[in-house]
Amino acid sequence: MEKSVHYADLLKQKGLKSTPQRMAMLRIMETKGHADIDEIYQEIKKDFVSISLATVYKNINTLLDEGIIQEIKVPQKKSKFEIAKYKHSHFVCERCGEVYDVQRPKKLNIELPEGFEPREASVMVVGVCKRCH
Amino acid sequence: MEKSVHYADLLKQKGLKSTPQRMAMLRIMETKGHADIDEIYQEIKKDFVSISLATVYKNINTLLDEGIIQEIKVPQKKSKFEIAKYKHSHFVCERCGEVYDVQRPKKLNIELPEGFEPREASVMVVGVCKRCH
DNA sequence: ATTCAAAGGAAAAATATTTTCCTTAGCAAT
DNA sequence: ATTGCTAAGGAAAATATTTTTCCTTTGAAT
Repeated sequence: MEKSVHYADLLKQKGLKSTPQRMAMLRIMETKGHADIDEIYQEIKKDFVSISLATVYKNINTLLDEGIIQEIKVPQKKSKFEIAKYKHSHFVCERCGEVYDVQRPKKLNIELPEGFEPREASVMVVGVCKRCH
Repeated sequence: MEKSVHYADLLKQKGLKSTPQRMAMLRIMETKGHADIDEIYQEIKKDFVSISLATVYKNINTLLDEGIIQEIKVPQKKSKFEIAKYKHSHFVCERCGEVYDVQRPKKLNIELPEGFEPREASVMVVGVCKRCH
């Protein structure tokens, strides 16, 4: 199954139009894995010279609202966005800033006070990645 | 030991001046536990009617630089700031948005690919807090 | 009390994000 | 293929957020 078809269907399922700009944004996020607003904008401008930054923001928000993408808040830097997928955790390299997906811990032993109901947890590991070692 | 003395000394140790505005910001963060820029600004204006929002930002950055406070990036909402203390994790209530300190997991079982060196990890649990239950 | 750098305040600037308004284009129905 | 409706795009303005500038004030060492 081809990716562009996949995303086109996904968008339609959610009642969104499959526009070239949206498809490009999804492809960029898929290719980069994790990208911030500016990376997406710089990259998409290569194909859509006159695309508006407002369009990028509007699409990011729409895709977030529909759960097609997710925002990752990274310590000390700008948020990155990624295609929503199976649950996982993240590793951010303190040298180069690159964010990597890592498998999440099987069991998270956190003691919560009486009356606190956990629904989910996000784990961000900070360290040095392979390339920066 | 009185708190205000404590902070005054801490500031001096770091080569920072112990100004009334700074002390107030630290007290607010200590009292609230976790506060965002606007909460701090609204609160401090009660005592310093003409304080500038720029002063709040400048102090937040100075205190962050010296490691006296820490930024907590909360999913879907604005960053909160807290007095730096022993390592811990956070719980954020998806109903009221309140952030709570919780003890961090004793052992975090994350499988990292070959060549990735972890230095530390931050865990954010999302759920419903006692008061919102 | 004097001195001097650091910090505060006001305003402006820079940056980031959202909204408006009009045009364009997906896409469903024909 | 054509039509019509509405969502989406683009440009510009508006709003929000954060930083910088510039001048005055003040903490704290002497």
